[in-house]
Amino acid sequence: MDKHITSLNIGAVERDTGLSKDTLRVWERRYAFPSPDRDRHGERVYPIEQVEKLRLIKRLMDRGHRPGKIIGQSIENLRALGAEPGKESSGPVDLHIFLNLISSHQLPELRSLLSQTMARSGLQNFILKTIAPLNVAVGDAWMSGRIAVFEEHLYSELVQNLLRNAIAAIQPQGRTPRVLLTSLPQEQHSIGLLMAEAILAVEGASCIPLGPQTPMADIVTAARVHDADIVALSFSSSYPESKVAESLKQLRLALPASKHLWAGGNGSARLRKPIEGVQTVVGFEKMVDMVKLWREASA
Amino acid sequence: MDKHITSLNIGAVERDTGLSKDTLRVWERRYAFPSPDRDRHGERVYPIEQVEKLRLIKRLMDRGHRPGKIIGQSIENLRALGAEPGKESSGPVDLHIFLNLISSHQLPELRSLLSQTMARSGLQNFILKTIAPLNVAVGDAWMSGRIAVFEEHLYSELVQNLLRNAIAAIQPQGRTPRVLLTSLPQEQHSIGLLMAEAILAVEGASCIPLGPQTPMADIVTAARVHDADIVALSFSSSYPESKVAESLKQLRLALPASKHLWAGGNGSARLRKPIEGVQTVVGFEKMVDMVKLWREASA
DNA sequence: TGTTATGTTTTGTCCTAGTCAAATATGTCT
DNA sequence: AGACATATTTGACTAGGACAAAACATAACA
Repeated sequence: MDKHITSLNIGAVERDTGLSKDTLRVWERRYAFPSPDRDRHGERVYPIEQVEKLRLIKRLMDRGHRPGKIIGQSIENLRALGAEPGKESSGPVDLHIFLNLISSHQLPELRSLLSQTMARSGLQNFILKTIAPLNVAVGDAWMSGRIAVFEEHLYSELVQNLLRNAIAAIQPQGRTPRVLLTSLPQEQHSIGLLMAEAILAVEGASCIPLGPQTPMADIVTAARVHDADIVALSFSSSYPESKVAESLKQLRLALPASKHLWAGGNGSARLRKPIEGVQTVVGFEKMVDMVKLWREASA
Repeated sequence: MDKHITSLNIGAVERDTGLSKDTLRVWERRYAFPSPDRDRHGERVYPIEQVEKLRLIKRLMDRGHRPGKIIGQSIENLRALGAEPGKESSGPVDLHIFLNLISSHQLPELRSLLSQTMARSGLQNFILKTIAPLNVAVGDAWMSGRIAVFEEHLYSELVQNLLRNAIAAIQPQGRTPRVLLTSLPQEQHSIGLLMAEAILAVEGASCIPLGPQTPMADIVTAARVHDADIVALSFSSSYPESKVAESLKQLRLALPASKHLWAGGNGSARLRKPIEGVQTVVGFEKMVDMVKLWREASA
């Protein structure tokens, strides 16, 4: 009964893959991929398989691969590339159980297993040992074709609910440091922010969560009026690498020197040169230490 | 101490305003606005005031204004345009109190007032009578310059927490209809989805919330594997108007006829001609009735 | 061996200026 | 007032060139 969508125009591909129209056209010129058909007006029409390959390429690029090297390879090879490092059974928690529940659409079971795990390990450990590695595992599983986009979405909603509930349960205390949590425009991912918020809440910090995509000028104002001690930004790995350092430098200039500026997420872990006055948070574990350091320094 | 950002390049303006590069360039040609400076490489550099005006124009367009008519007007006129219809004190709940708390950054007070209101009126009424009109009021307040973007963000985070907690508290029951809730790629707004989820949860429906931005093919698959009775999509008013009908038609074809297809949000309220096999949900009140109708029809 | 400087390639974003279909508005006739 | 035809407005698309910044490779030096 399902009639499937078999092709997309360039605008739809841009939205679907996150690759700009300019990039799509220039790849076609340079690498002969994608190679869309044309409709009767000469406009590009991308077959769905090519769009899938583009999505795959995009994720591999977010992990540091370069387009020229991988664009010619087959979908199978690309999938293999993503599953490369032997992370299968690394953590103390067995992620396979979760992955299986996700891919078999057992929503209630998944929900309760996550809740149970959280109750058992405590919020902080739950995030560090379960959610963080599970996010990676889910990304990998998508890459290798084992789980679908909508399954990833559902998982992500579930985790969001869980975290927001947990945070709400802690909320009451309003202690220092006061941390403004957000990300810059074009940064879509918000789970990282939530995870950070949860960890900070447990540490007894007071969060001002602005959600994702706050314009820079607004971050500066918000930090002032809310009297934030720390401005913490999240950059996912799909944040254009070139922009991370630039944005941080700009923001550092715009903020008073008294306010700390933290950069977290996979996108900021890639920074080669440290930026003056900006602290990079590599992994959530380190954030706990950084809060303690801040407290010592400000005492 | 704050050094402010005074200008943006075309890519940043695109992200900030939601207007495509193509549109920005074509407006410059046609209407002589925006009129960016050029850097030494001949690239456009948009002063921040122009970007603000562009944001304003974008929101007015989302409300049905046409660019050619409003692009020449002053910022003051545009702001006035947004505040036009006398909605100030329409509802039974006094929204001013909320707006004041938002603009004076009294986070804890706002949080508890919202909670109290919710407890008093019940979840459904809270959404219908408070949250829905408050969302509009907050949008208006932004438009007329009374509240800032970051204040809007903070409000939005707060509401999201509130709703997710409320939904979690209802969750347990898994009754019919089974409703798949999501939006299409490029649709950013997710509060509408949450509001719908809350209302449906109260009605005893079972939701499969995929969050925003699910590719069409994935919606079709998800509806199948989760055995959804209804697929409900949310379109905000900033969803490109031309795309709403097109997407719905495509999706209607791709879904089995047995599954209902609902379109909600301000974006779908603008549909002039009804689409065969697609039900438009105008306002959340109607959704309650529609659930009842579905139950009668399927009994 | 490790760091720093220099050269080369790769890559994404920006540019102009035109075309066209769809959406919207306006005018005319019934 | 409603239906239809015509005009205008609008945004998305096209091509192919240019260029700076990022990434990589290589050489020089401590």
